[in-house]
Amino acid sequence: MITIKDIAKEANVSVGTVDRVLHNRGGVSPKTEDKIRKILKQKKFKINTIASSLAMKKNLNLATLIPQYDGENVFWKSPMSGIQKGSQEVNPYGIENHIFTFDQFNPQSYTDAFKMLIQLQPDAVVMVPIFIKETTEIIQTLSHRKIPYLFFNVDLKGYNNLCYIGQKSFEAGILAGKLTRLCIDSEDEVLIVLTRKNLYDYEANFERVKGFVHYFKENKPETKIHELQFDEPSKVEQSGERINDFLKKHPQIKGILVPSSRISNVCRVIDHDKLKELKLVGFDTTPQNVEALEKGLVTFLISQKSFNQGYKSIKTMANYLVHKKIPNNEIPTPLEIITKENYNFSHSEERKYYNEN
Amino acid sequence: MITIKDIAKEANVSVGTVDRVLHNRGGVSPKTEDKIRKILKQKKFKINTIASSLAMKKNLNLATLIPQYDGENVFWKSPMSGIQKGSQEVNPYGIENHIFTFDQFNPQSYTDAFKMLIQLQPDAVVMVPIFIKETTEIIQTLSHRKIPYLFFNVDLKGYNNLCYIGQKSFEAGILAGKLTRLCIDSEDEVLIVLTRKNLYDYEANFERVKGFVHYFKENKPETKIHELQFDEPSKVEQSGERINDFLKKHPQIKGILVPSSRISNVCRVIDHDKLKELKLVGFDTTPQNVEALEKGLVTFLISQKSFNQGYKSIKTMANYLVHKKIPNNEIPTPLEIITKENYNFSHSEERKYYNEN
DNA sequence: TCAAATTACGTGTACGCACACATGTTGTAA
DNA sequence: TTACAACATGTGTGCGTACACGTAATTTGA
Repeated sequence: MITIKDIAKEANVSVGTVDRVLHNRGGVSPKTEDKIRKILKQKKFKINTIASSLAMKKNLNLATLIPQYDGENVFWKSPMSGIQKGSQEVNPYGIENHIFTFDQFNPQSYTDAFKMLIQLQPDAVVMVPIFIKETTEIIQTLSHRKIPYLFFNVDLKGYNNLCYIGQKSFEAGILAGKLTRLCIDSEDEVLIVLTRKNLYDYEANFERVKGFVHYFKENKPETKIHELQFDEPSKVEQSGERINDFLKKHPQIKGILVPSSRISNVCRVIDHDKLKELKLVGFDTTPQNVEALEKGLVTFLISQKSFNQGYKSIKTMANYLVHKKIPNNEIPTPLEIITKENYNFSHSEERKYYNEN
Repeated sequence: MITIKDIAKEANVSVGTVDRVLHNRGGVSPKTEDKIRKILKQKKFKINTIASSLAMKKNLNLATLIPQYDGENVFWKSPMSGIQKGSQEVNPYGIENHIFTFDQFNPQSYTDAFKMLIQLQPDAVVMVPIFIKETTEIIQTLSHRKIPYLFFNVDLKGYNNLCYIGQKSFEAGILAGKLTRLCIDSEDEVLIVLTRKNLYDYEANFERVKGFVHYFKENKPETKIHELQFDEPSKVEQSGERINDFLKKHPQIKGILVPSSRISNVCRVIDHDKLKELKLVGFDTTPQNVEALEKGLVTFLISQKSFNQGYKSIKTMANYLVHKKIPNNEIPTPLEIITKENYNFSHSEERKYYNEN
């Protein structure tokens, strides 16, 4: 292992000069710089990241704004855990992450949480920008104070955020289309079930549907695509009748897409016998969805690896703060196809995290 | 951030004593130990991994034994890159990895490479145990010298290796079965094409086929499964005739499985018109396979993320050497389902590596 | 009772780098 | 010649830990 000291000795200069060259800090005569650069290249010097990190130890505050999760809305548990794992990892770099949560259905709680957050005077913010109007305000405050911020999971455009980390919804919809089409016969029809017009995921769901429809239009335009919409959230059970009626009326429907993360709710209400002849494609590996998958009720789940989204968000921001490494404006997370047969071999990072904590 | 020093001050002892407690090194009186432990817990002390790593800097040699890749056998490029990325990352910990390659079809080159390797006197070995007989010899040498070793990508049993990192082939075959079944109609038949009876991947291919057959037996026993085998490696082109004849003779064949990583070869030789009505499922995202996928010739590829396998192998071994962290005996890598629609969003780590290097 | 052995703890240094500060060197104008 | 920039380079310290070594305190044994 070749160190700065070795380089310095070889070049007959001090480590300080080598350091100046390494970081383009200036104040070095051209010929010494040349000499040092040559030796650096020749000896293939690489900065020891560990020692470097240790020496650069910052003392920064990070803040995260993310929806709470509970039994009803378990989706956010996964990104939260990713955030926590990321926080643990960047902690030794002198970065402390503070998590602020809010109710995903309550804009007020969103701004309230942000008020708490801003009092901390964070050096950067990682957030899920669920509410459009309120986000505008928040971003004003942040940019006024020159606090960098990145979005994850929810892709709100035009906010000049450092970057977006998450799934591309339209493409996810295309993939869902492909999978559905593969599962059904040539003359079959498909149904899209919109379970909930959430404030937050409306946009994403909409994009997914658009992608789905787009796929069929491009690849099999003759396929008939039906839509059913339920505006009342928790009444899905009572809406079972409506779905089942609809399916009876359209017996050629063989594929169902649920663009939200609530496909398990849908399969719960569909007649069991009918369910057997249907292929269901949904999103996200929530415990309920996975259960339905393993029972064979759901054929495909498309996972967005939300754990990784959280994790990556923290790491990306830390990298930006510590090493001034500017990320791509968009960091798409995988469109991971999950079936009963490969679920056990996915999400290993997340499982590992849960085992260790 | 709370440090060892803080703890020491609080407990009226020196940092050395705290360190002894932290690492159960002994030589501390019970009451001081108690006191220190209490303070540690109360202040939620966490070892700073960076400083720790720097202080623990080892000076170890790692050695990797892996097949070469070339234009013909590009498969091994990916794990090799993973190995290289891992090597870069563990380098600052004072671990130097040395890579030795061999010809995957030549057992002699395997043992020759190992002879070179062992001269280095490595402290640990990461290897792909392709040849059974020769591996037995190699392992004898290694265990005699008490050098720990792990296997990756090829799962040879009964060699007392530290662990195996790679795909579970039988399960991969099951998944392939599921995907194939979803794609074809109820009365269709399927064909398994064994392109090459490689020395090395024979076992893996065989397991995949077993899993595939098992899936149909369990879920759709009436499906007829044909097999075609080509023992001569590079003559696939000439064998095109044989495949096409076979397909003509069995027009009900609609799904094809190629358990090796050479599905692109198969689609090259099949009549173009016939190909359109077939669903092909194969393995590994080699450039050729990906090309076939993007042209729509192949429906599904199952990726084993071999880049990650290589990467993880190095990291796992380094973790074992530095922190004595004993890994699970088996670390299964994902069964990743790749289609034309989601390929762009997978293998991001690998792509990033190539971009940076 | 006293030296030797054992135990309990403190001290100092190394790890490799980043950065602030000190020191040196050259050139230029008064 | 002196004074003083302006630039070039050297020095020292801190980051948090691991570990070898040293030293004091206590115990043991004859």
